[in-house]
Amino acid sequence: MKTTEATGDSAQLRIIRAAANLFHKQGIHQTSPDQIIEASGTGKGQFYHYFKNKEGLVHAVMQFYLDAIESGKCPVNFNVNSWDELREWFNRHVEMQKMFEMTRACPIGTIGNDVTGRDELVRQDVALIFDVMRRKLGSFLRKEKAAGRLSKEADEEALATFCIATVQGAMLLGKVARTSRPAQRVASEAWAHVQSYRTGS
Amino acid sequence: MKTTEATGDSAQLRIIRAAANLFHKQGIHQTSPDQIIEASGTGKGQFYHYFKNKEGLVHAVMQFYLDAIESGKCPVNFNVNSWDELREWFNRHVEMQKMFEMTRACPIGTIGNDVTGRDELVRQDVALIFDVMRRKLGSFLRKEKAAGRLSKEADEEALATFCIATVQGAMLLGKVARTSRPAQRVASEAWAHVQSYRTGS
Amino acid sequence: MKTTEATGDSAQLRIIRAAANLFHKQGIHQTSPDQIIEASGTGKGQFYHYFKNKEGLVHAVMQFYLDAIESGKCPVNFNVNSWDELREWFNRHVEMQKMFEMTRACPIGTIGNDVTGRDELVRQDVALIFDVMRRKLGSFLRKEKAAGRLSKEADEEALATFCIATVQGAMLLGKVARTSRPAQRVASEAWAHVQSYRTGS
Amino acid sequence: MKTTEATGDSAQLRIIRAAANLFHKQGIHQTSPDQIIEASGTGKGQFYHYFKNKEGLVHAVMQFYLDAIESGKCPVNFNVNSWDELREWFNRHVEMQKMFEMTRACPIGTIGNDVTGRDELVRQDVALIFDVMRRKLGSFLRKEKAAGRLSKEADEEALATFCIATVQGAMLLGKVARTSRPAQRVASEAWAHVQSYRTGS
DNA sequence: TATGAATGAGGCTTCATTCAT
DNA sequence: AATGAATGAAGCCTCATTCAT
Repeated sequence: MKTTEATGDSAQLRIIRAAANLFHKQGIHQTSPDQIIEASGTGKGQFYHYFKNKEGLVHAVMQFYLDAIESGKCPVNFNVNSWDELREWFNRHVEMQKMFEMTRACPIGTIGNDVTGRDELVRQDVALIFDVMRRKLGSFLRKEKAAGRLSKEADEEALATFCIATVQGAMLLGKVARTSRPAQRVASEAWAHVQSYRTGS
Repeated sequence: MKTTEATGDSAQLRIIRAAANLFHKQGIHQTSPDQIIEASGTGKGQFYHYFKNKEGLVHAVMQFYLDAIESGKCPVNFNVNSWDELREWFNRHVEMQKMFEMTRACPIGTIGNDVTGRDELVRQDVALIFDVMRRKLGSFLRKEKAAGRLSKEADEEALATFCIATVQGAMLLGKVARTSRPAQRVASEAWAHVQSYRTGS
Repeated sequence: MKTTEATGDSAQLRIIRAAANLFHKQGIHQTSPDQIIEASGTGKGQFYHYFKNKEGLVHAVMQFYLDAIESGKCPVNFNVNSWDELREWFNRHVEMQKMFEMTRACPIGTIGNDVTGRDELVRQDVALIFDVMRRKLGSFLRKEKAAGRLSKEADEEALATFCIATVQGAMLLGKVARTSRPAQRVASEAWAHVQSYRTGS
Repeated sequence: MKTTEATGDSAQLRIIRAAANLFHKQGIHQTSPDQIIEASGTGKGQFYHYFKNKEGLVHAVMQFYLDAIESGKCPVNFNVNSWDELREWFNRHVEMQKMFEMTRACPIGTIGNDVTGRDELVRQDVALIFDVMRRKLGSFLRKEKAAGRLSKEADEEALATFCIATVQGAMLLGKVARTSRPAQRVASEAWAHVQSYRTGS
């Protein structure tokens, strides 16, 4: 039954989307090829035709996320260009979690948490994505610093990492508690902290 | 083969400890009863003699953690009574992660991340533990506020949640990147933020 | 929890009674020692102290039934001495089944059905019980024949077997259909058939 | 090892046939998927590819029997159209039991007896099959009554149930005693009883 | 592209029994 | 007479993957 995914797309893309959704919901190790096959409305052969194995599919999903982040096609926009957009960046995380009725955390964080010693390739994919995220936020902060709107004392890299870590942690707490309060409160404190480095105006 | 756990303890405790260690390392769903049985040096029968099923063991492990946190027997001391101890609380998380060569995040967060719609009981256990953590940190902040050493503007509950979320997120980033820098930077920023609410002297 | 069986009896007897009840309800192979132990309110050791193994307990249960049948202590009285008592013998089977809300057939038949090539000893026990039943009914019929109240054409042995077979089959049908109609109808037909051999008055 | 079943058939059919044979021999609860897999010369995956679970296979086996009975492909012909065929119907049961050297009873009865409170679906399957059997025999008797060859006093439904119950009970006794005498004697008495309602000619 | 039959390793759990106290 | 810890084989089922068409 093709329930989750729209038809019309290529089988490959349907598989990637179904997988991304299931990985987000249950993590990679609790999602079987069979589930993905059913949710994508394809067959066994398709799966192993397009992807070497499950790990290969995970990699494809990570590329999918990476592309979405790089290009700004993703629900949470990482191409931050103003303080308002940074504020928005925090808010969208909270909203995303609400959309799933507080049953999910961040898709990347969920996969990252699932990583063990046996998933070296996946670990690198996740590390790369977090790196790109950090670079995107860092790049904004660097520009602000150069423009004299961010204190010289501020460490842009550290602040960017801080922003990512807070939303990751906040969404994890929210998922576990099934409430949006942690995400809201944490986003608010984190925002306040970043703001504290703003200068001039 | 009794490889991981010391003998001399009761089989029940050996199972709990072996499970806690494996859950921390690989998450609950990637850890099989067989692995726990082998690591604990017991037999299949023992496992199901002491625990109703795997979920029952997970619950026992959570109780084990809860008890450790409540009583202060845990490597990270949650019974914070001074600002120095709060700083120490942040540091210990980083140190803990270093001890495992940056291959693990927080044990509670790892289990929390693993939770899906099918693990309702476990979710509640994790939620409870995070709640206890929050209350412990919050209780310190409340006392400081009452003593006039924390700004009236500060929201103790939000700050406590913020602290927990940041270390969770930081450890996730560290585990994925296999480096301690994110944890250190994030802890440092989080600490600075909390500090910013201190008053008096 | 001692739920099913009364205390005050010896552990041995409590085990036999709990086992008899569970075997009747679920058959021997679907009843585990653990279930019997729990239902009897005893411990593992008691079980293997009083009985060599599960087969030994089954044998004890069969002896228990045999004794009940021989002595007339059993709900269905096999010591038939009059045509009224034979009629009653049929009726009690139907009533017994109703008592269990049509969820069970005859305890002996249930165990007999469970027998496979691996349960030779149990098979012999069941065969013996059916033999005793047959002898008891046959003995009444023989007396009636001698007294000229049963046709010379009648084969007492065959009729006795016929009576037992019909109630066995009837109870099976009733258990499967969850209704008492088959048992009533079959008993009625069987009774009519036996009656047809009556002579004189 | 492909020992029991012929190859050449589809795996699904081989599994059903192997299962039917083992269920007849040992009952459903004493037959493991592994045994069926081995006897059918298939693999574990095949088993769960074709059947949701063991209960699903039992259902398929029951459908197989139902179909055989409905269509008359079964060793015992239920499509009785004459008194000779009814007599033959009794005889074939006895012969069937002899074929298995008195080690088995009726396959349907064996499964029916195995049913407990946990096997509701199977119970319904068995009930349905007995119902079909009853309807088939009843339909013949009804026709005979309409044609004036069966006494108006006769209750066709009750007689049909009676026939089925007697052979079920008789085969159970025969299996337990490892002799064909009960089946022969009971069939003979049951036949005599049914005959007693015949009229005209 | 696409389908789904086939494989066998491994996951979670129950079973029947024995042993030490 | 009684307790319950300990053992390992086996039961039912899912998983990731390959193969034949």
